[in-house]
Amino acid sequence: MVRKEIKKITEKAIKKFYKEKIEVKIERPSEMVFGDYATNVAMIIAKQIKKNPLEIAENLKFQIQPYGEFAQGRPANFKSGYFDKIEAVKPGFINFFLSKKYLQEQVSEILKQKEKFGGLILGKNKKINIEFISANPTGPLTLGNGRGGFCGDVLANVLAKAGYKTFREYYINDVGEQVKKLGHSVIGDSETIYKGDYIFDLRKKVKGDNPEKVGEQAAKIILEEMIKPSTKKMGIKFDVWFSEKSLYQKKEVDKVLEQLKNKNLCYKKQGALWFKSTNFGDDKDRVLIKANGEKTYFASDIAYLKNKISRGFDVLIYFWGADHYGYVARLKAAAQALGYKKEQLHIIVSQLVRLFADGKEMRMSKRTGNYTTLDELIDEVGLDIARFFFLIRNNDTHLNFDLDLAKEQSEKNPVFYIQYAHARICAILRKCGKLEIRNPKSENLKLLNHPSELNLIKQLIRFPEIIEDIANDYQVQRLPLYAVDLAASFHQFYRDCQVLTGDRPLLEARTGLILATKIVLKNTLDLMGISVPPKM
RNA sequence: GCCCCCGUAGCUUAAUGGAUAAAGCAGCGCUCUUCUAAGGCGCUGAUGAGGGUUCGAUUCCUUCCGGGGGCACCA
Repeated sequence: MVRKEIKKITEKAIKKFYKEKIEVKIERPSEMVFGDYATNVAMIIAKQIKKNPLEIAENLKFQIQPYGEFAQGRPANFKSGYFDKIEAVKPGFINFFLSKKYLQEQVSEILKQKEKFGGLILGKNKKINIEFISANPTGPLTLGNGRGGFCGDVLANVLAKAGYKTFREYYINDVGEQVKKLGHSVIGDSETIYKGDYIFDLRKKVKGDNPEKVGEQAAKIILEEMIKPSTKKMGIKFDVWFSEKSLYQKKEVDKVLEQLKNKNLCYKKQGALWFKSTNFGDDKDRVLIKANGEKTYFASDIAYLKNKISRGFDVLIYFWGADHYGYVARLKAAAQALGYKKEQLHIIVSQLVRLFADGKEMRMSKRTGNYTTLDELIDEVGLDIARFFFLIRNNDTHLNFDLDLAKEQSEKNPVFYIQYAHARICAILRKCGKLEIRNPKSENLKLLNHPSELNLIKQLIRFPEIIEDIANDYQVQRLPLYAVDLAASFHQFYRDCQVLTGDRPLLEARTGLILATKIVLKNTLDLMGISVPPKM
């Protein structure tokens, strides 16, 4: 990855010349005139070493320059000429311009790596547990579940691509208060809470008058007949369906409470057992065992946390909805109390999803039975579009899903735009199928000189960078945004450069380029779980 | 009252503290004797308000104004 190389050689130059250790950040400039990569590091160290930033940039440029194609005495470990030009400009940026030679070589590199292109060894096979959805088995999945569901699934894909061992896990709250309330609802007594149509169906299947038993049976049916099929429909395959009840059966809850007591982190107050979560930054202490003897969900959540770590996971990722925000501090507190490191626990809280239809917001609530389920949405707009719309929004922002727009736009929306690029490539390949070009000669790749060709290659080599960035900050929406950029670069290339020409070497080179583009488009869409049709 | 998220073009949103704030949709034009016009090109149009930090702020701090969520021996 050339970005990594630039970072490395710049850091080396700074260390050697200025004796400063600093992490250099390499960015892609907004304007083409500023090159393909740039760094502001000269301006940053200017303060520390009290020198003119532009002067520093000039100096660093001089240090880095031997890596350019034009250089004479190349260092021994030097692979190939990365740059045509490196420049230092006011107020102190260093801009890097990739060489054509380097770009052209990348095409054969991608063709060689195929679906492995973009794969990294960043994760070093560390085990990551990603828990998402984990909706209570008290009703069908909602749109909010879709957000965490798709993002969690795709993050798992990306982390796997980055070299982690990822496990998708669904935590089933199959015991406790919610299940009892479900039981009451199915029985239809005065404590009824859930009111959807599915409750009436359950009433036919589950008989009895003990709310707990009825609830447990109903929960089992909901899990098997509603939730599991929904996740299948979403294109998600969980590695583990983890039962909360099993934690009680194996006494893991009791054991972890003992552990906390032994650490002197619990106390009794008004008949309840409290955990001193304020010792670890929470704003109030939390109850583990209620005065009536029942254990809270928090208690089993701590046991579950410990269970995950004991299964050898280095990192735990949770996807929660904004309505669970209040829970973050206490779970982090529990993790610290058990002696785990802060970096091991990542809780991603996504803001709520709101659905608009006919210009009006549709309120979703399991309790009133008035909501659109995720299944309905997927039936309505299709899985590809549903996934894309949920993935493209940053988790921090509220997601407004306009049903009419998603349907109306189904002819003109970004998903089709991306898939269309792939379909166009396939169409060309069908026409030149007989030519059997799979590995163009590097001699011929040198013919890729058109700005649209070079620009397309520059997009292609962003792919591993996107994987690296997401693996570091979990911002999944980078992937769909990238897919749009990549498709746009292809469509521009398509306008400017005819692939099927009488010029055989050029034909070979351009076929290589579109084959590489096809690979990267497919890799990107595969990671998002969006289909890649060869024809549209 | 306290805590968190969000206020960017008519709408939905981009932009690891960087260079002329980027797209899509909607609107107005142009573009198929050429590999799929579900494409391409152009025009119109925006950082809620005020302070501060600095070479430089959509981004960080602060006050205010909007919108959403959370503050239980509920999940």
